[in-house]
Amino acid sequence: MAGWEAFLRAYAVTSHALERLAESRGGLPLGEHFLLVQVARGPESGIRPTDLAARSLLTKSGLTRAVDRLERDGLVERTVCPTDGRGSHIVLTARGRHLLKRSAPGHIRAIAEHFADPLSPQQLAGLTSALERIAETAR
Amino acid sequence: MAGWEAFLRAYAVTSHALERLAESRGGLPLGEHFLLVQVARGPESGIRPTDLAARSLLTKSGLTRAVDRLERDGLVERTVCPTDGRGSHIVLTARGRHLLKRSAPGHIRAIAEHFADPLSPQQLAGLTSALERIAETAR
DNA sequence: CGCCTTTAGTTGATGATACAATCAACTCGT
DNA sequence: ACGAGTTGATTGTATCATCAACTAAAGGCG
Repeated sequence: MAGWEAFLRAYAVTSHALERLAESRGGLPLGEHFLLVQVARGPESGIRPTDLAARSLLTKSGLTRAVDRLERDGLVERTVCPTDGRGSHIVLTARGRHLLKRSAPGHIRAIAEHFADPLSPQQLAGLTSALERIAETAR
Repeated sequence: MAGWEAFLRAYAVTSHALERLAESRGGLPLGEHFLLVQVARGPESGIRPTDLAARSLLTKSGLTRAVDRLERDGLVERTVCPTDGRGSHIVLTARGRHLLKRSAPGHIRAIAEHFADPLSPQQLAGLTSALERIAETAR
């Protein structure tokens, strides 16, 4: 139980801190950054919304709105999928790619500061494998 | 970075799973349960909203609405604080205490299943201390 | 005492997310 | 090649969280 509470607390505290930090440094909000990273990692031709939803821990509906916002802000574009008329491909725009590049260093630094640095390398490795195991099991 | 992603993933997956589990077992939703636990832990005379907000990782405003809902559902009551005319004390009602007792075992079991059981006791201890350290640092 | 500052809590507006229902396009068996 | 059933994505609606502005009570100090 202590572990679980620490988990909740750590999540709340770090995500809040990172959000504030990103904002103060003019970077993208956490969620947007994460989404763009997933898109950037995907194939050149673009990623399918369902895939992106799975990777980004959002529901399909949640993803639709999120992509709506990103598209409104000109960070991504939707293109019709040539092989499936229902589907679409989501690709980064030049602006999206630019902002992601500009935002990334701050995020990495913030994550290091608030998540990795407080731990010894051993602790961090142990933490990571434990978390991976938990994520794996629950799914 | 891998650690951070595992962290996000583990949080999303477990909190979602626990929510579903709680619902299917007729227990209280995660957030409500957590709040009631904090109230129950507090002094007999009731807990101050500001204290509760700090413990529950909500803003004061968020807490006001949360308590509104709990009060609407008859799980807690607000009473005026005798020593401070601005403040209030939040106390469990009989119904609140009852539902909390009924809901607790399921929660504990669910947390064990999805959070603690996948890990060795050693891993769990290491995870807990690492998370506590992270939470401590970021604050 | 009377004024100014701080603190406790609530409220209005806004934004993000989920669930359920929906629409359109694909697949497959006959 | 047609209709049943499935799948990709979006939309309507409700819930919940936040920030900023506000009200009212305390506290401090001349």
